[in-house]
Amino acid sequence: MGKSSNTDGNDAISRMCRVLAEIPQGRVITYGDLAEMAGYPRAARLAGQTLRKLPRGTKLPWHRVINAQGRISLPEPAAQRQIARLEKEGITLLNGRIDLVRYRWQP
DNA sequence: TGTTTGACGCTCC
DNA sequence: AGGAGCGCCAAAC
Repeated sequence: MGKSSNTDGNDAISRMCRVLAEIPQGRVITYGDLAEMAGYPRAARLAGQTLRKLPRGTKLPWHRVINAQGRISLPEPAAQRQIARLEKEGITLLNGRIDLVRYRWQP
C-alpha cells in the first residue's frame, strides 16, 4: 500500500503526544522519560525537538515536561509561561527547581 | 548520503 | 553544589 507506510517522521510526534496527554494534572515528567515511554529510549533530545513543534494553541500539557534536574529547559521568554502554568496546577518551585521526588509522574 | 542540530542526561572534576 | 565535557538519537538540512 503505497504510501501509508508508517515510518514517516510523524510517528514520533504521534507517540510523544499520546504520552503527553496522559500526564496527570499536577504532575511532571522528564524529557528522558517522555521519550522512553513513547518508545524512544535514550532520545531525550528528540522529546524536546518534538515539543518545540507543537502548535501554539495546543491543549496538550507541554508545560509538564521538565529536565532530569527538575529545572525548566525552555529558553527565557517562554520559561516564565511554563512556570506560571505549573504553579497554576499547584506545582511549586524552590529556587527555580521542582521536587521530582514529589511531582514526578511514573505509571 | 553525510553532517549538523538540539525544550537532554550522566559522569567527572 | 555547580559546571564542564562527552554521549545519545532521530529530525533537519
